[in-house]
Amino acid sequence: MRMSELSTATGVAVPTLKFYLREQLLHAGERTSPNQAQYDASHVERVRLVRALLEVGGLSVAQAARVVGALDSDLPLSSVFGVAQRAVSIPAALASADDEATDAEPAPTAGQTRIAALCESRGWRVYPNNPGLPLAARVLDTYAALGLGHISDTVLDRYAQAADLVAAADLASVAAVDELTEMTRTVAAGTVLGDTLLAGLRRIAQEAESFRRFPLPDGAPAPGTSLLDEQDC
Amino acid sequence: MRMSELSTATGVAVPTLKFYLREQLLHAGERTSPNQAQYDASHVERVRLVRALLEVGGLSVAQAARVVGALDSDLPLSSVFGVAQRAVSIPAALASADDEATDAEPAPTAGQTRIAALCESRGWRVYPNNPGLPLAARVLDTYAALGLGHISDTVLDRYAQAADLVAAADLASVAAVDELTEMTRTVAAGTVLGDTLLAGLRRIAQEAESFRRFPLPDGAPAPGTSLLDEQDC
DNA sequence: ATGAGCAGATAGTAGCACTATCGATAGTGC
DNA sequence: GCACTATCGATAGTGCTACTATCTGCTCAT
Repeated sequence: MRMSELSTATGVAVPTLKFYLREQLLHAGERTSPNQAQYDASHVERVRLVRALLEVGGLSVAQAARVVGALDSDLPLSSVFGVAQRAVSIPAALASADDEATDAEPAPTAGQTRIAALCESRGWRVYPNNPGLPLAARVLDTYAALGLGHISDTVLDRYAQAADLVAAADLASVAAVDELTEMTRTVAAGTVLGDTLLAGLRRIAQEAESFRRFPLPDGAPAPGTSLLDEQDC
Repeated sequence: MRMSELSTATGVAVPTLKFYLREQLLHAGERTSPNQAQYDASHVERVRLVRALLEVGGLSVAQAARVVGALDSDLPLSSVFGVAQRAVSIPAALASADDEATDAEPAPTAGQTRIAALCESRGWRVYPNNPGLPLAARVLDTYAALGLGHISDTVLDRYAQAADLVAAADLASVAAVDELTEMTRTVAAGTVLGDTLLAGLRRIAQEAESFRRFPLPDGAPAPGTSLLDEQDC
């Protein structure tokens, strides 16, 4: 398979594929001569994975490169999990925004303290460099700084319960895979795409719950039950 | 309060504040003369909200502008919810990537069908333009296209259960607010920041669950229970 | 042997989130 | 009154990211 065929097979333009090769998103093809190379099914599935990470997962090219790099070097599964997690960190700005004072360990913020307590109460044992820790703590601190009432313990615990639920499902679905290389791909894709799936479902559940709690005042347009039995008017 | 004071109060540079004024992220101050204006506490809290949306929520300036625009026009609460939801759509690329064939209604994808069935089984009634619908459907379709086994019904249902849990918590915490304008701000902040919080907690829960399922082979570095009783080495 | 295709390199583009500067004014300390 | 700083609005520039275009040798099928 040559590059133009790889391009038509994946729907990605040839210059973009070259760009991906340069950026280490795509492993090089097998050289047949100094300026010819052969690509195969592994390249097709890699390109598809990369597009999924970029488009659906919202990762930057650099983040995606770290994820696929973890797949190529055959790390233990738990490491792939860690790398995938660390590569994502939803808002890219946060990935590096929390380490400003590296020398003097500052006092923990209120959010950090609460998250630590939450881990304690839930029995969550994790490495201190887990990217979720600053992420969650930052949200709590930000919320408090906004001057609206802070996130209550009961709400936070609901979120934690929900996180436990999906994490158990995530791990169960990984454990169901039998082949190792497919397992790592599942971990990478699942970690990244799971965030998006959960966010999407949350939108739906929010709106549904909103209608249950605050019924529409009058005979306003009632929502349908699905997206299929509708046509846009 | 003048612009430079607003700047020091919020930690945002003056040129950036001007930029926010131009981009409708910040409402204009009260004019005292053709080239003087007074700012007040509402501007401080607005800037803080905007920074939270941009930095923690990961929104683009245009998305944040839509959210704060919804706050300014005093829409009913349910509309604020909708606008905040529609402004986010985690990966910005997806917000407009799903409408390519506007004239001919295409056959629904497998993912759309599954999400519709999920809404049915959960009793979720939502508008067909809920942004979560294409988001979730797209994830399912993408996952299937990757060639790994698709997301099982039990996993999907776990995610839906988790979504229900946090949505109920979200609505409950909104209902607990008494003042209306604060309520809308709570909705906006909660919708956007909730995604990030949930993603962070998911990372933590995943790692904790991973250690439960796949204990470390040997006397490898055992994870601590929190981020507080640790120092980086 | 010739024209299309390829690899690698360099350079260019579009969009985004600011950031810098300018000219004309307005308020502040002395 | 007068220097001096600050402000407004406008325009233009910067740095980064994700591509995209072009050019130069090559190589392979016809």
